[in-house]
Amino acid sequence: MLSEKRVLVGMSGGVDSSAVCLMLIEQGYQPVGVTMRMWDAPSKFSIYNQDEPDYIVEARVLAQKLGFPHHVLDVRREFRAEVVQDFLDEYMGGRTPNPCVMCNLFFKWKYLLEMADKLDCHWIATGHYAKVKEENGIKYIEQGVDSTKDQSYFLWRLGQKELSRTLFPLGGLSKVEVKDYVIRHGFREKAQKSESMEVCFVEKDYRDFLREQIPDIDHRIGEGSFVDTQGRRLGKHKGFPYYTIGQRKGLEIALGYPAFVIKINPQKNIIMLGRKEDVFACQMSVSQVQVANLYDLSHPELKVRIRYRSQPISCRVRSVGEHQLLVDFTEEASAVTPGQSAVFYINERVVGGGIIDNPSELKRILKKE
RNA sequence: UGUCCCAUGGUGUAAUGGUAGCACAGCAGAUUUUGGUUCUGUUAGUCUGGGUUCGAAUCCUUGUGGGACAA
Repeated sequence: MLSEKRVLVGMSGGVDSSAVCLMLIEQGYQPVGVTMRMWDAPSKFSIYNQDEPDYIVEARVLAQKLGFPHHVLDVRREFRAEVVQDFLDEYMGGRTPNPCVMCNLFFKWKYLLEMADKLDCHWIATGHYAKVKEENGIKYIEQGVDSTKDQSYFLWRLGQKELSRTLFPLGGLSKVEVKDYVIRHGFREKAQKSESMEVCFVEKDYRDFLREQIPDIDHRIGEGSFVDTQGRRLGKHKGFPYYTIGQRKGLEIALGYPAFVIKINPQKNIIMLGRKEDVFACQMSVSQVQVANLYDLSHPELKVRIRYRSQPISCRVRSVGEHQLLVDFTEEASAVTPGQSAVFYINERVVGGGIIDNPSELKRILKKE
């Protein structure tokens, strides 16, 4: 039996995970720190020839100060092979991935739970702005109180197994309160550090990252055509992986009105452009669906979020196969993007999610009906 | 070959003798735990030479380039 007092804390070295450690101690838990080394981005090393990224050093220093053990889990190879490879494959297939969604379940929680077992910790905790609530014996993710920081969208893939052992101590706090809390506990410099210490592999522009990781990408794909909604050629583009649905900036084409990417055809390397109103959709199909309680999907207040930090929109869903849903929007939905997560909410609560399909899949379903 | 028309930022256009403006594109910043969106700011132009005029994108003329018609 694992110790209910011991908590494995995923520490990124930043203000959020520091607050988590402080709070857990205050609440009587015994934290054990772990920092996952996933990707060595150059910007994470402030000193030349330093053998560990800054955030690991910072996490270890904090654990020392607070008097609990700290471990480093080097998963660089696995991260490259799973999360980064999936990211690249998705773009090469003309889709727009959510690496954070992939990373959370298939990566962070997987390794955190393994490690928690080894280190005799019943709980794992992270600095995500989200809550875990239980109803009728089912654990649900709920939005964090600070709606501007809410991260529930990225967490939809966590299942009962993960949630039953997860603590999100920051879910009831705002970013400002977290910073105040950390300052009150004598870590002013942590609170003042610039945002985004989170481990992330794309430094600036994901296009540069693609070129770096797939050196022959331009040879493999190359230039293609922009066309209008009638299929007339408008100009040329640099290759479909460099674009995403709803994109306006960087198209380098002057049509007299703002143009948006409305469709990507990776087979023909053709990108369709249109006006703002052409980006709206009324339906989508969603695969890899995961729902804790199927009844939730027929709730009248059901809404779906089709990208991070956008308003959830009202919808009706029906099941069209194993782990596949057809979603009808009852409100305006803009730039439905294949590869992005569709996360279903009832008010604050995440009741499920899935991955948005290519439009061809939607067509196939409609034809079959 | 002849006649006519056109030429303004990167693109499309406005300004009929009086401060060259708009849209799109570009760039920069803000925002941001994916990509995108959004907001703010900003660069940049009268095809060439000559003339008329206080003053020329605008009128006259030379050349260059493009288009239409005629043959």
